[in-house]
Amino acid sequence: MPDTAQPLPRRRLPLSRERVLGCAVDLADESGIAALTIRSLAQSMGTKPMSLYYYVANKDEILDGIVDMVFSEIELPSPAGDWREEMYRRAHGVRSALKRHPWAVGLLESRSSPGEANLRHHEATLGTLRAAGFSVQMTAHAYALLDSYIYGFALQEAALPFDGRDTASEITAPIVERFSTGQYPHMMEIATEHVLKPGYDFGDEFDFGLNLVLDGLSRSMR
Amino acid sequence: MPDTAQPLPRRRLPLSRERVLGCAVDLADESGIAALTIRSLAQSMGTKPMSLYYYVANKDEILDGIVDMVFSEIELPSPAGDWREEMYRRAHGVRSALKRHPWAVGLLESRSSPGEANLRHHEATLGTLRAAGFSVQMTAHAYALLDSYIYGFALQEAALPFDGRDTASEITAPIVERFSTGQYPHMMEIATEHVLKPGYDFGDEFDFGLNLVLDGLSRSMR
DNA sequence: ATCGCTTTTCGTACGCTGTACTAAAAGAGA
DNA sequence: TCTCTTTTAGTACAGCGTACGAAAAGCGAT
Repeated sequence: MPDTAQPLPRRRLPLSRERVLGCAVDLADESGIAALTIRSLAQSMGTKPMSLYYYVANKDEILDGIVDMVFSEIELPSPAGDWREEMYRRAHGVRSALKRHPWAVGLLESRSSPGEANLRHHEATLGTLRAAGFSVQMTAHAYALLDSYIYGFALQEAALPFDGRDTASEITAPIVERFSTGQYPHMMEIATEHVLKPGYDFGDEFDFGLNLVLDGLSRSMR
Repeated sequence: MPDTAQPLPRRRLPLSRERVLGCAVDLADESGIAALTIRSLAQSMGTKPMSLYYYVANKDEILDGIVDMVFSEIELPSPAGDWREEMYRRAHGVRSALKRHPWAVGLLESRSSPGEANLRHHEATLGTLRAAGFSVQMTAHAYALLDSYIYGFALQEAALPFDGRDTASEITAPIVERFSTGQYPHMMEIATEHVLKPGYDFGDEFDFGLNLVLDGLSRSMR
């Protein structure tokens, strides 16, 4: 063993702001946002901590940057298409992006200044609503409503102890046991008669609310 | 000046888990969640850092604890009342609690195991919906929808750079200037024709979405 | 090649964090 | 006053973000 093993990188690509942010996203995905430290990020890129500071001013800029990278993954809605369909697709786009990167939801609260991709996303969404004939005020209402629902759903999804598709029952069983005192009969009921049924996926709840919201919006336009 | 000034406490009340969590909430409210450190918390209570560990196992337990304290401030809905009114009041109760303690929203994503107050709140809400005649499945739908909307709204509210009532224009003016390139015409439109109008308060948007959601739910019950 | 200048990388060090371990102090009952 | 339990602290350590300055690498002109 003549050499200590290089951490990951094949041949040490040249650094760049984009590569730093990209690796930061990967690291956060793999190990959680808490494990994303300047030191761990540098190591995953085969560099030293202080080298990163040539491309980013500080860690906050990294956090702002990776949130914006998540937004950049989302396909923009088109003002040319049917607004309802576009809003449906956008909602699913945002949700799936936030599901791929669950740490992003928690970051939204603390990051105040939006990045370019975020702004583009906002702009395209507002444009689609306005093009559909919503008034300025109604567009503001609709936008606040849709984003609240999407972000809130993603927030709940991120807080779930289990990971969607694979057995909710395995994880929730011990939690449910905590309810067996009878203190929480309705939670028990929901758990046993709904959540613990085979094939249950919390993500499936998304469409119910989304359609209800879109129905309401189309009604309030007419 | 014979004595160094005691930080805050009038006469150093006896410590207790409740007092630790209460002071933690106060400190987070005043200085932000980032400023809530074991050391700063101990100092604000007139104690030394390690003394706190007699009442809490670690900092995570403090974070879990203060989230649950926020829930404990929220009045529970009653299964005896009109479900729509109860859900309306609950929604506003949750939102105002999360507005008083904006840091709580960001914490929700990372804390997985809910506390007692949280569970009681869930239970009462589910009970109210079931009592109103919603099926088990419909109750799950309604609950996911309502909570998503409420949490998402609170999340957006917490991320706002300005603080509700007082002038949105002062803060947003420089941001709007960033749009004056014409890249974001619809955001400009919303800003100038809606957000920057005197008396605008993002919080007022809450009722629009909430009523739309409640309308949709009552429709889907019938 | 060699110089000089810009761009990029990194070593060291500082103050902050959570907390493990241990000891001291305070309180309570005999 | 002695003893035992409960409560409070001191010290120390590893890990964090990052300020500062030096080293290295790249590169056009001589």
